[in-house]
Amino acid sequence: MNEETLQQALRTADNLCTQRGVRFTAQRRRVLELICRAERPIGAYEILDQLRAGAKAAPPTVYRALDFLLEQGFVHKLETLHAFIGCTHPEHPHASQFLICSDCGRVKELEDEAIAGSLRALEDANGFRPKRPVIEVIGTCAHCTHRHTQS
Amino acid sequence: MNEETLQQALRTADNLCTQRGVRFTAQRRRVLELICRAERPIGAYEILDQLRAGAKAAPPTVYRALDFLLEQGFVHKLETLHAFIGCTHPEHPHASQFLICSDCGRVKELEDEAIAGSLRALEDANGFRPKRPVIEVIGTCAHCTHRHTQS
DNA sequence: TCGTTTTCGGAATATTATAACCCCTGGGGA
DNA sequence: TCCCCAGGGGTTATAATATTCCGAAAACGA
Ligand SMILES: [Zn+2]
Ligand SMILES: [Zn+2]
Ligand SMILES: [Zn+2]
Ligand SMILES: [Zn+2]
Repeated sequence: MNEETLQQALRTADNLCTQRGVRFTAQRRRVLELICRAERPIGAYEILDQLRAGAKAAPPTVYRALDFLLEQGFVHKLETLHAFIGCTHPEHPHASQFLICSDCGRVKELEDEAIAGSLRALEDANGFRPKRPVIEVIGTCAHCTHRHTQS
Repeated sequence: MNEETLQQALRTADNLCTQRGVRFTAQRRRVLELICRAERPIGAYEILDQLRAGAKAAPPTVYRALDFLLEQGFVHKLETLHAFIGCTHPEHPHASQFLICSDCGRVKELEDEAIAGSLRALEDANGFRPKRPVIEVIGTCAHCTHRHTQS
């Protein structure tokens, strides 16, 4: 994420917090910034290390900020990686799918209507009321596949 | 899982191991049995506690057996719960979806063709080669929903 | 039988996440 | 003004999950 995109993301978060009547504190802002600056999913303890470069910090500091950012939908947690990634469209709540490249570590967030639909059908057929869908596919991205066939 | 089903599952695992030329050791058998006996997903350290009732054991003992059982497809790992569950049809490799009730803890394993199809389409559109899909939906099962509306 | 590979025991350690306690600050009344 | 309260956050400790490493034992192949 380049500097401009980052600043835009932080402004968006700030505005959303104002709208929602919640506080976008310096701490929360800093953690969101670190997550967005990382080109890949970042773990809670990596965030902690970077926070510690500027001030004292302990795990609860990070996890409290993460809880907030997750609640507000500004970041997503990747369960298979125990890591966090900035959301690409935090304006509205949504269920997304993640394609995780185990080769380069990059992740693509998608909102596919077909998947959401089949999932709904599956849930309906089973009388299941979904709260939080987790769809993460681990594999190799187009870029890395191409790189392999070349070499 | 009742006693008969359990014995059947263990026999199936044993046969598959013979076919595949891998060893279904006492350790591995014991761990599979504990997972199958649990009516719900069971954590590695719960398995460890139960193993310790009969003999000495340490975390690597459990994790080694789990690695084997996962490789062979006899059990699945639920990433959102950090827990393990017996596979309902270990004969063939497959990608399944899990409906996880956060109320009663029960999990339903499904193999839905529509979801698998939309996921394939999504992957193809992105030039992504999948290795391991993780699809887990946390929510409330039909039974628990019903129980709530009654009370 | 011998040498190789796989499995296993066990200690230590790494990694991820939460609990509990206290203090501070800012805002809304009495 | 003072009191009180709720949210945010600092700090220590601990829980929960998972892996690394070393070496011995067992199984396997020839
Ligand atoms: Zn998103
Ligand atoms: Zn890649
Ligand atoms: Zn299965
Ligand atoms: Zn239920």
